[in-house]
Amino acid sequence: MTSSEHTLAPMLRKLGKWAVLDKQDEQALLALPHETRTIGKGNYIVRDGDTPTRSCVLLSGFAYRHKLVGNGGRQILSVHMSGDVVDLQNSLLRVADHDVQALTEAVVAFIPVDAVKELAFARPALGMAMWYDTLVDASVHREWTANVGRRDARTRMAHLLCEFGVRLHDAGLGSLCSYEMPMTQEQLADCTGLTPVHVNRTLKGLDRDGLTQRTLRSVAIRDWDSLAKAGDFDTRYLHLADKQALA
Amino acid sequence: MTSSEHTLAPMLRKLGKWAVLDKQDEQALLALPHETRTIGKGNYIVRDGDTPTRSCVLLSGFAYRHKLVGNGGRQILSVHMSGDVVDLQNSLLRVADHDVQALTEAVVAFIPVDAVKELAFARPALGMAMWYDTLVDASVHREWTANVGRRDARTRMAHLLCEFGVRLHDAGLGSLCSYEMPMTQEQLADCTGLTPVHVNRTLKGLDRDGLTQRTLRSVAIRDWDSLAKAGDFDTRYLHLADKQALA
DNA sequence: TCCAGAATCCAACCTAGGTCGGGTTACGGG
DNA sequence: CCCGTAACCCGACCTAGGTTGGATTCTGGA
Repeated sequence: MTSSEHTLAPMLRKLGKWAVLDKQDEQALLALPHETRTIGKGNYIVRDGDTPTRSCVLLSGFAYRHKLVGNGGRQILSVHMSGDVVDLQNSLLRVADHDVQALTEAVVAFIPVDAVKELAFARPALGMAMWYDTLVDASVHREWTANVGRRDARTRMAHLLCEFGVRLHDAGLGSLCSYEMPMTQEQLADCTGLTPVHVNRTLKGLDRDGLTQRTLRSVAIRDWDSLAKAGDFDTRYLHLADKQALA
Repeated sequence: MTSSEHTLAPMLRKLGKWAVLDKQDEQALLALPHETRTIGKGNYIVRDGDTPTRSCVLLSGFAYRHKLVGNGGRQILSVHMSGDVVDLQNSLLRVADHDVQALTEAVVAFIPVDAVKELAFARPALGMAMWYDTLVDASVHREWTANVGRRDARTRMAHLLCEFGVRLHDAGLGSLCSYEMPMTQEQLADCTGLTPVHVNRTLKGLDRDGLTQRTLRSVAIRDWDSLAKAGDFDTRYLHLADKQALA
């Protein structure tokens, strides 16, 4: 079995973006004990308050993380796609501080968290790549905080559409300016801190102004530069470029 | 020199919360090469876009991290106090994605990031503690995203006041219900995604209703339970309780 | 094929919080 | 001790986005 056919290949692909991995690193990663499972659309992978003993890698499909607040509102914190190590956060912190839910039907691999820790310190390049992965995740959280805290509705939506384009493209799941996005307007509202009806108004506005062209679940960005400008979007926070070797 | 008198003692205190450290871990941590500097109130420690080669530990005083958005707005992302490793994020990610600024005059220790990485993998308990520290940081980001995205002004402010109480108390810098907080209302506005005038209205409201009693820079919480309820506040996201040994 | 439920879309109206233009108080430096 | 600046505070008014109550279109089973 070559590495590209291996179950955990998407994880290797992802971590390989963050650090230079040698053959032994690759083999060690792919040799991690794991169990794959298919999670139905809308089902929970981790619940707030759980104490998961396994980390979870998304092999196909989409998932998202969210929090519920006291008044019944929900804030989506991030959206994940193939290769994302969706739950190093909750499993390493021991007690989950948010929910993780399948957005579409998804195939995930569960890896015992102890095996993950052991590997991280046995093979520093892999450990650094995993640490780095959680740091980038935090960087995205920061951008989202700024997005919901300090940008108006149109800017927020445009920003989100740009982020999806870049990340899907980077993960090899679509082109920058044309992709399938399996989210309802209600879910987009929970990403941006808006209401579903205002998301609708805002999306219509972007379409009307020729920045985007949506059909039901697909987005075509007609003018990337204008949309990026309207969304105050700069890819820097995704840290896509800066791979590093361990010192 | 005993460890409690050592320059880096606040960092040891903080990391010791996250993992069980033995004597050798402690000595190795305190032996990290570093240079201390005093940063004047309002001065920048790291700027968005920099490529810092040193990480930074806050030894005394306060600092905060923030992002500027296109329309001139500013979103404060977190507030830091003695012992906080303020900038593992930016230095490990190589190119900073946000600013770090001194809130008061502050004494910081700069540690070469290569030395930090080397130590993290040479001594797994310390490495895990540092990783954990960055994960808790991300958890706070998530809570703040939910705070600005899905809670109303009064709830946001109450939540923030509760967080400060708990964290200052935990850091040994004040009691849960009575502390000095060196932030202006403008800065509180940038934490909560509100305007300064609405922060003023909201704080007045909490005072009027007997939940808090403020003088200029000090906060007394008159009724913790009510304030925590009003702020939809649960300490869980701070992960204060769950120390762990490395497997 | 048809039907039920979910998602989208729409217009009229409302309100939390923003904006504007002040006045007042605290405080560090000379 | 005084003065200039920064922070706090206040009321009148405005608007981005929320709320309500629909009509319409998709979609996946039976």
